[in-house]
Amino acid sequence: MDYEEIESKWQAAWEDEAVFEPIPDQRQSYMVSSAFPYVNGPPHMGHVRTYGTADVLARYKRMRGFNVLFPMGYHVTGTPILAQSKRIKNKDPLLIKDLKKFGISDEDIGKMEDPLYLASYFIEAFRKAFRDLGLSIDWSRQLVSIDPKFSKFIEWQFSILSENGLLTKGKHPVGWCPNENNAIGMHDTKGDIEPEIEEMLGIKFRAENEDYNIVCATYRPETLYGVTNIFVKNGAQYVICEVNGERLCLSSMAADKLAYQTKVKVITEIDSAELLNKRYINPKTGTSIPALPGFFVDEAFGTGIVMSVPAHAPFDYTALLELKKSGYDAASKITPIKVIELEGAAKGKDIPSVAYIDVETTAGDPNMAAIEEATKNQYREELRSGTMLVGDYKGLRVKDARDRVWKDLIASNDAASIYVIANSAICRCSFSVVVKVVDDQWFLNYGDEKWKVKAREALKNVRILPEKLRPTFEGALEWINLRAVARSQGLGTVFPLDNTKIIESLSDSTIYMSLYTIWNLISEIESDKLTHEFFDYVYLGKGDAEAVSKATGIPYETIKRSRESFDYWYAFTSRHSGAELIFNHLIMYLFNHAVIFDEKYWPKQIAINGTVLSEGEKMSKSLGNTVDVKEAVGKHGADVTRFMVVCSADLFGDSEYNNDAAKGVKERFDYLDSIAGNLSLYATSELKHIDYWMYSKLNRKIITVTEATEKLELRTASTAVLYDAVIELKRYFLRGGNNQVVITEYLSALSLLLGPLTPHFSEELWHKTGNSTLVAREKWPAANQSMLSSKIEMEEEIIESLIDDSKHVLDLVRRKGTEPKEIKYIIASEYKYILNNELAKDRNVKRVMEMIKSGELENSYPIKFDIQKCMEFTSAMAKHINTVKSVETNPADEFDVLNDAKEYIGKETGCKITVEHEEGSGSSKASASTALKPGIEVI
RNA sequence: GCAGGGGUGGCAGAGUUUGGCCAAAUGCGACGGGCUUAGGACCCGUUUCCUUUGUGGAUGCGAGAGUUCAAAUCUCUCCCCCUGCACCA
Repeated sequence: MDYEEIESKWQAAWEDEAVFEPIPDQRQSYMVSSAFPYVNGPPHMGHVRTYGTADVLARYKRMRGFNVLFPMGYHVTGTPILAQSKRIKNKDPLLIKDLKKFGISDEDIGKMEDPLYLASYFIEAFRKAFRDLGLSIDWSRQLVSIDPKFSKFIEWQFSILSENGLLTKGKHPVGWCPNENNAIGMHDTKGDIEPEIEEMLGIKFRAENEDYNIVCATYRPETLYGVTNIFVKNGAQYVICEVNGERLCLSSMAADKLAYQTKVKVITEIDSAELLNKRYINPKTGTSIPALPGFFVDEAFGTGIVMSVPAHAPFDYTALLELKKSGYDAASKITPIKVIELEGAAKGKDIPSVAYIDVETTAGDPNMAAIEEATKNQYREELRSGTMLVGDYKGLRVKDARDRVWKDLIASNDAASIYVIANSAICRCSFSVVVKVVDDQWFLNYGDEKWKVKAREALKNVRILPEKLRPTFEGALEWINLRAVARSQGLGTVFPLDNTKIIESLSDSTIYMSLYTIWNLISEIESDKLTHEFFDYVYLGKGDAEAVSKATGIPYETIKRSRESFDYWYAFTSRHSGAELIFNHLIMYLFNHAVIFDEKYWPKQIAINGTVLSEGEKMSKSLGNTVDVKEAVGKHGADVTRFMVVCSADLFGDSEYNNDAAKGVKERFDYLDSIAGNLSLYATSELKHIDYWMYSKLNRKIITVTEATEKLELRTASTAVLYDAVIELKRYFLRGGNNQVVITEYLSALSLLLGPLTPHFSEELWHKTGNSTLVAREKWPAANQSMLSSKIEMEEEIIESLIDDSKHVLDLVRRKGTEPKEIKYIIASEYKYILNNELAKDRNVKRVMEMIKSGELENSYPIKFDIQKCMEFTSAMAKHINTVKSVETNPADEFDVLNDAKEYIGKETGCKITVEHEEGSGSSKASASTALKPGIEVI
């Protein structure tokens, strides 16, 4: 098969008939949308997964009789596109190499210094790739998130949010580059690392006889009761500065960083030596403690000063050992103070930290990694199972004590929050990222209780696929609180409440899907005519069309149709994305719909798909195993690519894309195609057993595939529709099936079932089996219940298992040196079937035995029973009572089936086959027969 | 740490809601055989161990304990892995 030819043929056919550009009609609407891609690079397999899954649903629902709209747009707002252009301008060799790999010319790369050119270039790349994949997208509604009309819409959205009191202003810590002086996100750091902001507590220790406090940064204020001394970095520069009217001492580097979080005025520099000469007062216990040099202290982290808790911190303990060893007198006088008791390794130990470190090695030559590990373990265990032994929080679990000490110390002004970057992210300009506390940050208040109530309602109403992710959504819904909504840079819509800011790019894409419903209608309208009145009318039904037309200058007809179009398409929406968007986009999507739209238009379904693996590995640039969509489609064709990426796993599982698997899929297509191409080889005749079996399998398949597709369990669907189909066809032919009508009907139905998954191949198969319409417009097949027969299927299974067993026996006979010629099958007597089914009812051997003895059995069935034989059989069955199952066949059925299959079994076993009933058989194997398992005698 | 999802045979991955037709679908891989000049194509068989004129037994689904006539499936405890944790698309 020439896939390229087939694909372009059918793509052209769909386009000619504008199959995917729907307009509202009498049918029930069904709108499918996927998160629009961010176009700072070419499409990748993740996009294929999400859009491909949405396409399967769109095509399926279309076949189910819905009027389906599947639109798409492009996300351009935010900073990544700007960052990308900037990297090109700076001739970033890595990026340029990547771009070249995708076949982008030097000239185009040069032009990409212009962010808008870069965006438009990749928009085209997406459009082409998605078209080549045969996605049933309505291209007449493409929107771009920096279109002025889009901005008008976003302004309207924010006016509503503002009217509802959901925008608030406040302080907020952000990652910040001290060099470039702006906020830093993942896309702005080396290696695309998200700067990880952590909150520490800076505890103040009064320096004796001085007017300042030193500040120790800690994650564990509850250990304040166990502090024995202070550690400073020998030789580091410290400063005394004024913060909020207080004099505080910390390292010079820490002071610089703190200046981004609060007002810091350096008064004077102070040497570490001087700090080491003083004593300090523990704010909680009032104890006076010395300062010592700590080898592990990092002057750039926290405050550059550490409170030492040797009993509970391996670093502190090790440092003291080190000092003792080098004859440091003050260190020898220190005794660790235990403040937490815990279960496990350290239970009952005077110095718990000893349980976590290997004193011999750590004390000999401090092994930072080992101590780090010990610290992690001790912190974890103490948090989990520790109990406070001393102080105001005695008896409390460490977890609870920590929260309370934290709050108490802040309340009594003995401590304050300090933010740190925990993962030492570096800006692309190679400056370390710091934490800046911004005080004029606008937030969307997702913590607003009235809003949450509505969002909960919206979540209750929406169907989540897969349903097991609902708890994740519920968690996300309760967790989301303040979300910064305006940023100082990036592309996008100007923030209405502060026009020096841009609306953050996830916040401007929460309800944009509703814009698709009217985008084609307003294409000719100038953006400034799109006033709040217009959107109020279209989306909220406020006001009347005539007045809006007068006020805006937009034609009455356009306004009216926009309202109708929105009302029609938004009646049912299905939203698709990867799991990574649950905690931001999808949850914001729910919140925004809940507060802006009438309940009627709330989301009806959300589907979350997994990722795509290559040879079992996650695709990533650093591994160099990413697959270019263009290349994949060129190599394997659209259908195979779609099939692999979209169907090789159920919805939320990770699918696997690799050449071997692609080959397997292609071979099966070819197999189906070759049968469809040779239909004339088969004649039409009366239906045989195997024909009925084929029909039963087909109708069962229709049920399976329908159920699975409804839930987007596409692996299940694809297995049934491709892999199982090939197995069934092969079996059909092997069993002597050759009926043209049956084969044609089977393949025809199969091509319809393949329609959503592999649309081009499906059309091809559909036409080869004698149809002239488009699958894309066809009706989904309905299962014919009357053709389902578990009995016939069971009978086929008997043949298969009988052949298996026979081969086993033949093998054993041959091993003994005789060459078998004939196999005799002895079908069990009817009483065995009856007893089998009686036993299967409740697996109660005693009851059945009673039936036999009391004669009840005789009364219930119209045949004679030999009590002795019945008892023997029943007790034999009792041995594996757990596996007895009821059977639908009877001896006459099995006799016919085996006789009918004689030729086939003979071919498989290489023996002459005879079949007889147990009655009057005389064979030594007759008594071994049971229902579904005839006796086997090899002669 | 918090929240969520998981741990099944060489691998991938069903099965868990509704306990028993589960030594566990299906696919891949490996091995043996057939077909062939040859084969990555196709067909047959094997792929936990034992037993063997078959439809039998033992062990077994992260670890341990429990409920039950019966557990991959239910309960409890523990261990481990993955994802997200915010202004960033």
